Amino acid sequence: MAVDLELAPKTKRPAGEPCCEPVVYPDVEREQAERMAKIAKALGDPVRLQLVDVLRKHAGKVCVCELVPLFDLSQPTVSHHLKVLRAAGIVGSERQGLWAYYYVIPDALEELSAWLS
Amino acid sequence: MAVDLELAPKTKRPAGEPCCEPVVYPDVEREQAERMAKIAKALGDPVRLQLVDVLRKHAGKVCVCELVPLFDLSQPTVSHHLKVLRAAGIVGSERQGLWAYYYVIPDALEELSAWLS
DNA sequence: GGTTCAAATAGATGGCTGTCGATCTGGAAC
DNA sequence: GTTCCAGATCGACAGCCATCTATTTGAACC
Repeated sequence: MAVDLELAPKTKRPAGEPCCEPVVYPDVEREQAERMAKIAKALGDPVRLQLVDVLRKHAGKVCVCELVPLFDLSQPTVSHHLKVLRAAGIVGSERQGLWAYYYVIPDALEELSAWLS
Repeated sequence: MAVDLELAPKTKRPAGEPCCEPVVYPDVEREQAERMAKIAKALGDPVRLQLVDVLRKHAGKVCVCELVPLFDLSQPTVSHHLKVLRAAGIVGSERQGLWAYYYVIPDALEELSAWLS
């Protein structure tokens, strides 16, 4: 977790050839790394990744009752995965009467996508 | 895990308006989702994400002894994270004498990157 | 051989995660 | 009000994960 970036401590290297003199720094700082890792972690499950895929393909909102039968999982488990995605800021939800609809939050994946490119 | 795609079971809907008649399918199939989720999961830790960032910026190989002091973590912990990245196929390693060098495997992130775009 | 050093592995531990069945919530319709 | 249904939440449990210290491996040098 803790990433200590202030001048990487010199590994004392008395004699012999140094293994690698120029110390290297991450261009991506701690906070950005934590933001992107949070997104990546939420996508790090095949079910959640497919959920996001479905929601992205259907630019509008998709009813939970449509999502559940796509997987060989119980309704509470799918609900749990949707909650994880919502906590990561990837999707949003909206109740309409008896049903709940989920949708992808635009730009939620943009930072990670840009870094990967 | 198991994603059952053969004709999503009709949720019986006797009377009243249907919540959502056209059932929706993921365009990303199970195997692709599992491949990409595996990559995303490996990137789902800030330390690993920064490690990949450093390795990507330095197109050549980077010595482990340079990576360890970048983080406020023990050497075995950094070694563990590198092992996770290697198991995911994101990085490769190479020993040279006393030291070990890591490098990013080209195209390892490409599928996920393409899907995110 | 013996010493030294870089890196990997082993083992332990506390915390998180994916899954389930059971229950709760709250809107719709009667 | 009562009933019914969609969805969320709860509680439990097994498995995984990030981290540490201690140890092992293996290459280099004396």
